[in-house]
Amino acid sequence: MPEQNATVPNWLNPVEMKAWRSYIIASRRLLEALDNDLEGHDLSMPDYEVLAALSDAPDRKMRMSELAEIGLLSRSRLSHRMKVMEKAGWVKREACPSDKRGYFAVMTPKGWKAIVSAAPDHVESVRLRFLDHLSKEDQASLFVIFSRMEEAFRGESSCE
Amino acid sequence: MPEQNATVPNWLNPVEMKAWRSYIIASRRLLEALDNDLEGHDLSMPDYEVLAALSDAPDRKMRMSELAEIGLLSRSRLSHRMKVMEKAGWVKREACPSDKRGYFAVMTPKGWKAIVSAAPDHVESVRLRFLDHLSKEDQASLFVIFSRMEEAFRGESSCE
DNA sequence: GATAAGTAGTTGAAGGTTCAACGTCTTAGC
DNA sequence: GCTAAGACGTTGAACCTTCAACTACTTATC
Repeated sequence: MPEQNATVPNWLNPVEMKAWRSYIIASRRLLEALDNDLEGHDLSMPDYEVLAALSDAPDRKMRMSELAEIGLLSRSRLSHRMKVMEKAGWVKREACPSDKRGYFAVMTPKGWKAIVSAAPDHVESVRLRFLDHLSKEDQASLFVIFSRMEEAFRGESSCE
Repeated sequence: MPEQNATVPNWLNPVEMKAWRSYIIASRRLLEALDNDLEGHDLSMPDYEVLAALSDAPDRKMRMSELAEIGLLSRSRLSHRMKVMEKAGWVKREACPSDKRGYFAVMTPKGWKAIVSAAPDHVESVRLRFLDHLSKEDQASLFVIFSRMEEAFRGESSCE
């Protein structure tokens, strides 16, 4: 974290500024658009991601804390969100026998139906809004860049 | 927006998946980190952007709607936010003489002091978290990619 | 110049997120 | 085995955002 830098500020030059502005604007619009595209399925992005993570897990169930980590959600947020999703009938909670503090989030058949119906559209939407703007080489270099960024954030806890 | 595609879904291949996942994760962490870095100045990203936009405007004032557009905020959100920022003493509102429906958001001296004190740290933070991971060529190609994306979103109203 | 349609901005309510505090259980150290 | 420290997950309150409705004004149309 930047603390007092006694030196004169190193303002962004035009190229840096353009890269930064275009990135920040497009990335917000992207998130917005993906969310909107999902609206037809009565899902928000966080809900979709929770369901997607569960659908890949063995028995379609997963410990709350693991789910929170994968979905980049705080424990508290997941907990609140689960209450809503449980009411919607997509998931339920199940006590963990081996650790009595813990719970599993378990996907219900209704949740499975919801994700199966939403997934093709969502993937299509990710293509349309994101991947289609990238050549094969772009994809590869974006991966390198953002993995590097992601790596740098590792250890900064966040989400809690 | 993806509607019924009668064909079999075109799932993401591994390269696409990696590009997408790394992007989505890093971009969220980036937003989080920038926000955290600003905390020391008692500012959130949206507040910072509002102040930054005002500080570039002639007389450091700007019509509410224009400010909303630049800051990618809905009118309603800006209105609510302004109430808070006004209470904090960073901005005030001023009736527009030529259009009696309208208002100007005007930056106060206190607001100016806040942005002047936060800006160097924020720029440093943008470098540290984003630009430093990019070579000159990366910056240029990111700009191309995200401008293209941004362009594609144009006309999708949103923020309203 | 009267009316209809549209724009600027605000509001309150509903819903979502964060934050700190808590109860419960597990683990490590002695 | 007792105790202290830590981890799991939830909760309520505060805060923030969204949404639809609204007032006030402007613009276009006839």
